[in-house]
Amino acid sequence: MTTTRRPTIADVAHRAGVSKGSVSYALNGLPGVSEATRQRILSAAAALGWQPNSAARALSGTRVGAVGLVLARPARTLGAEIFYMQLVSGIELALSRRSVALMLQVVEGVAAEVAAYRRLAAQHLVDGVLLTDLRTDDPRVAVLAEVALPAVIVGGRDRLPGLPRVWSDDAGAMRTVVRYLAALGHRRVVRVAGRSDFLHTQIRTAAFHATADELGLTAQSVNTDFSGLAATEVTRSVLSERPRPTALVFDNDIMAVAGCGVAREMGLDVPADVSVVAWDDSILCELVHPSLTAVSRDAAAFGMHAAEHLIALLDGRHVDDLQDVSPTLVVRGSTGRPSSDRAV
Amino acid sequence: MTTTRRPTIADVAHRAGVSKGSVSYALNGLPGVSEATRQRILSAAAALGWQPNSAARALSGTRVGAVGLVLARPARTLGAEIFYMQLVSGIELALSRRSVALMLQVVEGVAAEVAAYRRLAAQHLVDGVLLTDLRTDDPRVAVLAEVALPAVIVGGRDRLPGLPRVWSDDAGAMRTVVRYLAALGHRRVVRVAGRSDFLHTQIRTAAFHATADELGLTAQSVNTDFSGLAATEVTRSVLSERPRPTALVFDNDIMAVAGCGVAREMGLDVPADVSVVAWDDSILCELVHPSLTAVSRDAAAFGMHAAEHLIALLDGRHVDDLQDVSPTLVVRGSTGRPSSDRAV
DNA sequence: CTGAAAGCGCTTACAG
DNA sequence: CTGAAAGCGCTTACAG
Repeated sequence: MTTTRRPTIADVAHRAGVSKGSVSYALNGLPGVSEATRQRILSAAAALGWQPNSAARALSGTRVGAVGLVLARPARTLGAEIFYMQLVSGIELALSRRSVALMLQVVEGVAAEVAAYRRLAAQHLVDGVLLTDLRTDDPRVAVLAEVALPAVIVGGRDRLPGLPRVWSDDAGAMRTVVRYLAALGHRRVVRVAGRSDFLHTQIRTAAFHATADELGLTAQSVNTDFSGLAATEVTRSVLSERPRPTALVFDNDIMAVAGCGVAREMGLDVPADVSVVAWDDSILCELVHPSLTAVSRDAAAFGMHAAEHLIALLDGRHVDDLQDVSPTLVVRGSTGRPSSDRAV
Repeated sequence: MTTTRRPTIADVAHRAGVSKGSVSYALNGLPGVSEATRQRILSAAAALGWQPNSAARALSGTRVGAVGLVLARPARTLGAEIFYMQLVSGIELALSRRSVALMLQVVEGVAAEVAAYRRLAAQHLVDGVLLTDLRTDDPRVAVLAEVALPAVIVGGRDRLPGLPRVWSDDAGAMRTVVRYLAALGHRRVVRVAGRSDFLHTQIRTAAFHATADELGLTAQSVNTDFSGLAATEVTRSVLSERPRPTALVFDNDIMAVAGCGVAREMGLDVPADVSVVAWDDSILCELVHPSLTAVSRDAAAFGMHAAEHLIALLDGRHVDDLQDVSPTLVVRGSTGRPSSDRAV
């Protein structure tokens, strides 16, 4: 265990025959040093294997070189876990290219979430943060403003002053889904939605009803906690109504699978008797029988873009809201013409 | 945006009427300050809302207050993503109780993985790290020793000097699985394993064959990349052999589901013609039809224990290898007596 | 274009 | 038990 002392800028300065100040300028690409000197310093740093000490940098008032992500503990729903993991993957990819580290915190409950952001700011652990799953009257927005922590919203709904966001067009995707179902001949559609306080739930629900109204469909939506259990209950109740809806749109993959199970239990065929659409495509949707028609988006790319946006913000560049690639509808085996329609 | 200056120990010292040094001693629970003074300092700190500046602490040579976790980018296998997310959840829970932050890096490829650990050490970004998915001749082990970064292994196989590990008894779980299948009357069993360079794959494969030999079963195992596609091919080939194996043990949930699909495709019933066992239980195993018999472990608890172990190590406490709660076999609908046996 | 110096907020021997 | 001071490795005005 040779604990060789890590080289500092003093070592680099000595080797290059300049002062510490010059080294700092050269290494940070700042003016104030001739090109020849810069090259000499750079090769000295490389030769010594110098790496910046992030603590020293942070203490000198500049960048910490890390950004934070606080996740509410995934509610054991398959979909959420996969989505988060891919989102984090994408975020990391973008950050590591810029040598920025990711400080991850997984917490339970809103209070812990707010406390986490406060701590990240108070201890100067990060330069900025990413915000996901925005809610109605989200307390985090005020806290971030209070502690002056730069942030980028992933998803969200509204244009917030000082809080740029990277979003994808959930409303448009929902319009596509409803139009697709209407084109197949469905007249009674139900949306099994997630938590009503999540803005993305609200966006989808609003688009669902607006499009259904526009097309003259009878639409209904029910909120759940995103769990398979809740979906089971809701589906059972909804499919017992008369006239029975012929298409169900679920807010995640696991609820869709649970819903299919209930339909089968009730002696209904998917898609002959009931069509099923899942939101957030995953391998699960491809694996089950019938495979599930789903709304698909690239979570990793979404995360990458959000991270790049945050870096731009931290660099002092002007950043505006950014619309990411829109989710697409992937048609598989769980949707088709309603049987009543066929009978005609 | 009131950017009030964050209180420092100088402010606390001033308010409590003592020197900065005393504040440091009091706040860190060190001797060298009377109990009365300590209390005065503590309440002054609380009144000012003081929080330690981690950069300053790190620069003074003590703890950074963060540990690192580098994950090889999950190979888009459902099981891995869920397992990692739950592992991270558990790690975080343990760390946050001790106000230690988690530095997460998601990388692709072995080279990037090694580079990530080097960087974490060189920039003094973390006090220690957690190591998962240990492989044969894992290059990370040497690197960690070289950069003198304290680490705890999650899983693993061997007792490594200076690298304590938290592990669960995969071999024992595999023995249980094989004995269970033998008790049902199976005589020809196949293991569809993951990557052969992963130690946990090797452990399970070894236990699989040892137990099968012991019980006089005919056993075979095939390595894959953990993907559903690979499982499809392997299962198709294996189920075409004569005599046909009557039980398959898959190394993750997604491969098990893919395998069931192949069996159905070939006109075989699960479990009447082929029994299927999955490793790493997940909601997926409960959702499919038939539901999957699976080996289940608490990834979150596993992560918690590993994090606690690392903290103990960093505290300078003596830590030994720790055996976590053993995985359990959850019997569901995908396993039963082989039909040939029934016919007897 | 370059050098010397102060300062970031803490910790830690070292004197009293 | 307490105080004054040096030092961690950087950045950044400030002089030359």
